[in-house]
Amino acid sequence: MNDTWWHNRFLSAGCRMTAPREIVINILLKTNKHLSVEDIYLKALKVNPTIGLTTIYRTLDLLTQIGVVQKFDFGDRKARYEMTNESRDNEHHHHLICVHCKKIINYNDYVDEELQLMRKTEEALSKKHNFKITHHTIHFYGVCEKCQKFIE
Amino acid sequence: MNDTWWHNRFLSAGCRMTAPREIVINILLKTNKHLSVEDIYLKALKVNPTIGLTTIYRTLDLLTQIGVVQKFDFGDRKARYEMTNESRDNEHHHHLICVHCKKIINYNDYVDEELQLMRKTEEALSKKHNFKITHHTIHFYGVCEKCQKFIE
DNA sequence: CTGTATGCAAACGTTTTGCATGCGA
DNA sequence: TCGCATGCAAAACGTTTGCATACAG
Repeated sequence: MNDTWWHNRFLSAGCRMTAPREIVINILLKTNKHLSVEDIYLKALKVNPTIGLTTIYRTLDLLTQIGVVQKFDFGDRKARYEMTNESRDNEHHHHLICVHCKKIINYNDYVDEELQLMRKTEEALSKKHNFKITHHTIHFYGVCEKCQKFIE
Repeated sequence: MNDTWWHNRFLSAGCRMTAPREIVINILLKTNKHLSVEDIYLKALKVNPTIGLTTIYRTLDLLTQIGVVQKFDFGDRKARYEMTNESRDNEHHHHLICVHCKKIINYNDYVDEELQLMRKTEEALSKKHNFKITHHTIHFYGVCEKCQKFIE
């Protein structure tokens, strides 16, 4: 239990592995959805009813900073979190978002071609702007099947 | 003054062209930055000191809905706005974001290749998920030159 | 004239902060 | 033990809403 890749990141960041942090990580490991803080909080309460919302916020912040999770904002002014790719069956993917109902769909079409292009772009950008690039996101926005019926 | 492309969009959306709306559009036309609501509000106050913050919010919402501007959230929980591409010298581009200082850089390297891939992906996604896709974003996240000095 | 657009103030929901206590290493 | 981590309550922040007034078409 103490030899997971995220455990090691905690240690090298000088952070402690505590019960609330384990709970949050386990919640994120068990889903392939993009959970909001509230989602995570409610699930965490079922495991430990005394856990505080603030702790969830602070844990997610920490996890984001040490690269264990990725933070998203799909436009509904709620942060959403997802484990980074190196964990689980969670292969490289991007997002398709309905601007109307905010539904989010993961996709991984053309990832090979995409990764090739992204690597090339990444290299060019790193050089040109002296950035140390850590990750990228691709979002497609549109209107989903259901919502198309309701719009004009 | 009444024959701009955005003026026409206002009319066909059944909306009135008013002084505050012109002010907001002009502010966005004059910059190539990604302004927050507050940025826009402060600039608007210099033109018309009685303009209300609420009006800025409502105007930006409207402009987003009729496709005159694009709304972004780069992770600092502040909406940011940018004119859509058809205006100005503002060609197709994407964003490079420093996760530390939140600086945002536009880039347009490999846009041709990118657009080709995106069109292909878009088509595949439209078909597979029955989405009507309107636009896409690509964000690269990393640490900028200045901030690298401060991080370990 | 009619109804959309505005500005103010007050409400809202999410996230952050201060502080005393708890607990991991 | 020592200092990071926690939980609570309260504050902060960006944004939204209700309502009376102003103004475009």
